[in-house]
Amino acid sequence: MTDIPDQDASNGRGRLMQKGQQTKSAIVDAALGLATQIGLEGLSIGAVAEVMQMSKSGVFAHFGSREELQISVVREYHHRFELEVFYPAMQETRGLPRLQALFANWMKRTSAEIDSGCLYISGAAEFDDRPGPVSDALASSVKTWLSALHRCVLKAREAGHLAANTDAAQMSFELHGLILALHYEARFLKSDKSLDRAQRGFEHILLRYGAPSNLKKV
Amino acid sequence: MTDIPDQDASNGRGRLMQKGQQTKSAIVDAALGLATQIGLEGLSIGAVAEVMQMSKSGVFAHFGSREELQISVVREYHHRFELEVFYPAMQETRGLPRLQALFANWMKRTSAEIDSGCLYISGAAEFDDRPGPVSDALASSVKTWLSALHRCVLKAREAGHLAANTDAAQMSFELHGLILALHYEARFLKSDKSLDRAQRGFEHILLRYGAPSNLKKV
DNA sequence: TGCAAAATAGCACGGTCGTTCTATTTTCAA
DNA sequence: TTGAAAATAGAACGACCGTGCTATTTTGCA
Repeated sequence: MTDIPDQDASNGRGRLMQKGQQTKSAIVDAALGLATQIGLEGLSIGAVAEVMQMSKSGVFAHFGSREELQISVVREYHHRFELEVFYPAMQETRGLPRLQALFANWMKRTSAEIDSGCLYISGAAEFDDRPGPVSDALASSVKTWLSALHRCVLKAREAGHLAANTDAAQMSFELHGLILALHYEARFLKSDKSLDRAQRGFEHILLRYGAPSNLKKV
Repeated sequence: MTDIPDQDASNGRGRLMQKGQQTKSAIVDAALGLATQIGLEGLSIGAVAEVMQMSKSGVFAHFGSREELQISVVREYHHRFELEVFYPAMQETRGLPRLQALFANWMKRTSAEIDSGCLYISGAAEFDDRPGPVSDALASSVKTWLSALHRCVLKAREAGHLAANTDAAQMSFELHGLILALHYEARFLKSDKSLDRAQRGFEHILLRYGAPSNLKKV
């Protein structure tokens, strides 16, 4: 009868949510957790329903299709990626410190951390031959992030922290490669040295592109 | 390389195969084609049967389980990878030329080529959270290849083509990253510049590890 | 050529999938 | 408090899945 109303009816961005939105948000959370384990393509409404202790149709009604659920998961991942990788690095002063923070956060997000792999990496492998709305949403998120990285490299060059002739796109490509190798060798090959190698690879790249040798150690 | 026994002793050269073995070989071919498109996990016996114009049970009887079919596909991919990447590079003289050939063949095999992605990459993403015989077979193949690469780097260092203090494992990690970035950005993001960037990244890495500046252009 | 053995087909089972439809419960504002 | 709207459950559907079983066809050797 006199239940205390749920005080935590927020989606983390401050706004109050109705019951339905709360549930939908919780479903997306659960679905994201599943997707990072079994993949976006392996994500099934039945599995999500079981985790949520709801009926399949109850889950389904929030999205109207599995595809829409997958897209919601991609959007949620994008949001968390921004929160954990991008925004904190923006606190650092522009130029090399910010680039270092960006890469450090990226590594942290990517490496095993016991659970949950990177959706941008596993999703790319699943959808590189499967065009459609989900692939589009994924590619759009990834491109947003990669171009943010690219801009950060440009700023570091403008600030004089990198050689004036630095090819920002090339450098971004090489940074991306380090992260992908970290993910691959840590998660699939269970190598515990990957994080250290990615960090050293980062330092190598900085040196090649003319960063000052007195790097701030992270 | 090759630590996986060749069990169809008459696959390509000379010897005749019985009908059953021929069919099995053709099935694995078709399955490999499907797996590089839709993934190892998405591979279904029904789909293979349709491509082969056979009944599901006809296909099934050759393997006894879906898992065994998947493992056969992994082995076949391993075999082709050796044939296209490893063996040809062994013709080059030991040291830097061989390492360059190895990487060039690897890039060729990895890049889009219109169809068929890399099973070692897509498979890793699919199975990094799914232990079992298929994951084991995949990891075993990948490790065989990566350790062959590692040995090649060591030989190049011994031959004096790389700096004496070269960390071969670190260098291999960075090379792996370039290939992964190539695969990611070419296949998923449809970037046509990836192959060039991987090549330039390779040259950067060689320079950093003390290769002579008069590199043989590939 | 005959005949055992191998290869293949056909069918059925239980399971999961996404989705649709309808009925029921819960929410929230007037 | 009430009533319309939103949220959820439940059952059913057709499709596909891997797998087992039993015929039937094909193969390759004696």
